[in-house]
Amino acid sequence: MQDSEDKTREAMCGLRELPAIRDLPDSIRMALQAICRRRSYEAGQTIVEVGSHPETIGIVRDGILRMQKSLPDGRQHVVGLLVAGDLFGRVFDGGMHFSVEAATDAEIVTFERAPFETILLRSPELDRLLLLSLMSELDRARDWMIILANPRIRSRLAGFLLLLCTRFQTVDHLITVNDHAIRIHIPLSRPDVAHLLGTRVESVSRAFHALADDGLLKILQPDLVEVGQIAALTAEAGEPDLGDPASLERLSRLIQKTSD
Amino acid sequence: MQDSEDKTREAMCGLRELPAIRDLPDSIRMALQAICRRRSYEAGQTIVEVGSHPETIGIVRDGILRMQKSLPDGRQHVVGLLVAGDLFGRVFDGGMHFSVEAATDAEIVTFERAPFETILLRSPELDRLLLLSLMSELDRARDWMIILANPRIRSRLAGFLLLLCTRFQTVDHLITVNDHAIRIHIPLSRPDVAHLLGTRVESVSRAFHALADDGLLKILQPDLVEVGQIAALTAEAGEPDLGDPASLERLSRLIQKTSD
DNA sequence: CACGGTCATTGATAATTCGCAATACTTTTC
DNA sequence: GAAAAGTATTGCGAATTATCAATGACCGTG
Repeated sequence: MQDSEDKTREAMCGLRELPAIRDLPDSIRMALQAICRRRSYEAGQTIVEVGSHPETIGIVRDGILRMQKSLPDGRQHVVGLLVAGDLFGRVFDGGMHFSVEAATDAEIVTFERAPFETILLRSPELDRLLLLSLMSELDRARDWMIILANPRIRSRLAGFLLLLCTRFQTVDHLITVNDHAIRIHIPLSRPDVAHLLGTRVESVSRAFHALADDGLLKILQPDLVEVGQIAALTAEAGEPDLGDPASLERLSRLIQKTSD
Repeated sequence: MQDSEDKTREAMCGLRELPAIRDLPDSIRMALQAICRRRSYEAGQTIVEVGSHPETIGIVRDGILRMQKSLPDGRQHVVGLLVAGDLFGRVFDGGMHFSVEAATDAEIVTFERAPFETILLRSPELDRLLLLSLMSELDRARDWMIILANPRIRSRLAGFLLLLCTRFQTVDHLITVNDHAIRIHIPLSRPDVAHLLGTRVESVSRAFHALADDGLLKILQPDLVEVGQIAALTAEAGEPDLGDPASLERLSRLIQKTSD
């Protein structure tokens, strides 16, 4: 009976399919499997409240989550996005400083905190995974800082698009390479983008169209843009090593390849 | 002989005096002691190059370090500050995305990377320390994002000062409470502050004096300001939970106390 | 103590962005 | 399929900031 229950959990949570978890040793993955639980959320639902003391650690299975902070005037400020394979939640620590919401319909896998920490202490691999995850989040947050420090909105927007490219190039439906160009799906509403970039929707709109007028991109839909030359965007952003430079070069080569 | 060498290292590195290390079990602290090395840097010296693959993990003993990114035009962009007890460097991972320089004369303790990682795998406590350190850095980086997303420079400057308050209230010579007010020493040059806030020195200067004109602070020296009411700054910053709200309240109470 | 250098401030103008209002576009609803 | 609601874009005057230039304050040097 235990066996079949395990199989159910395996099928439900699908830990094997999660990029972050897949490469862990079998023993650790089995231990995680025993405490995992799969949950579904609809776009807009809150997953973790700010200030709460969540008793679960989560991994995104599918869809996009956004981390955000509530401002006194009721607005929300996005401070990061989570996609498949990303970890969130707190270990060994107090409350969350930010809330987590589903940006799209999303599937996540959660682990109870206490047993997760126990497994963590036993498993150098899982531990290492957590550390690497945190360090890469930290790098991204600092890239954000540099983007936001740019006084021109056009440049901030260009930097934002570049960050999306490097961050989501392995995520389906967000970045697709076709017809000599990269198509970027922007998983945020205009108000969210505006808050993220520290401006208003009107200015975001103007910035998009300014970039389009200069031939840097085409606006296929409000949340879908097509970039022909990554290099032109990096020039506009003014920061050559936004995100991972190697990733950008790979993307550029992909554009070349499809145009052959 | 081994004993005396250990004592020399103990005296040199002074691991017992480091807030982060102090509370580790003796056995771990001893292991770290065996691979530690103390180094001194003068203000302005580079400690870690960007893109390099540093073979050491470091802890700040004394002084202030700044993490920064070099821009193509030769300017530097500050993405964070490190003070006594803060960890820096990479474990289990590739090159640094940012360089580290001494903002003031500084003393740091370094550990060779490989043995550090070995100790890390053996010590849940050290591991936990690293995780907590990374998570708190991440929170700070996100606080920075929110500060930088504010379109008004005055508000960004107010947020910056608040962040200094919550971050450095335990650091001598940076935050002192005297005469009904808090004095904040700003450990960055005006150009650095300007880059950090995403503007220019002229605008920073104007913002400082605008806040001073409104009675929110007094400019004692270019890098030393006195804040009477923290609450007024938080109102100007527009973000009530910048940094740790509890820390701010504690500071406010300290002001009250000295004025009794 | 004068000198040169760096840094902070101030002034004035140009460029950008804000903020509100109005219009177009898209999606939902009946 | 039409009306309604929500979202995106555009226009324009006001406010903010960038940018260049000049002045003043501070520091180390000769």
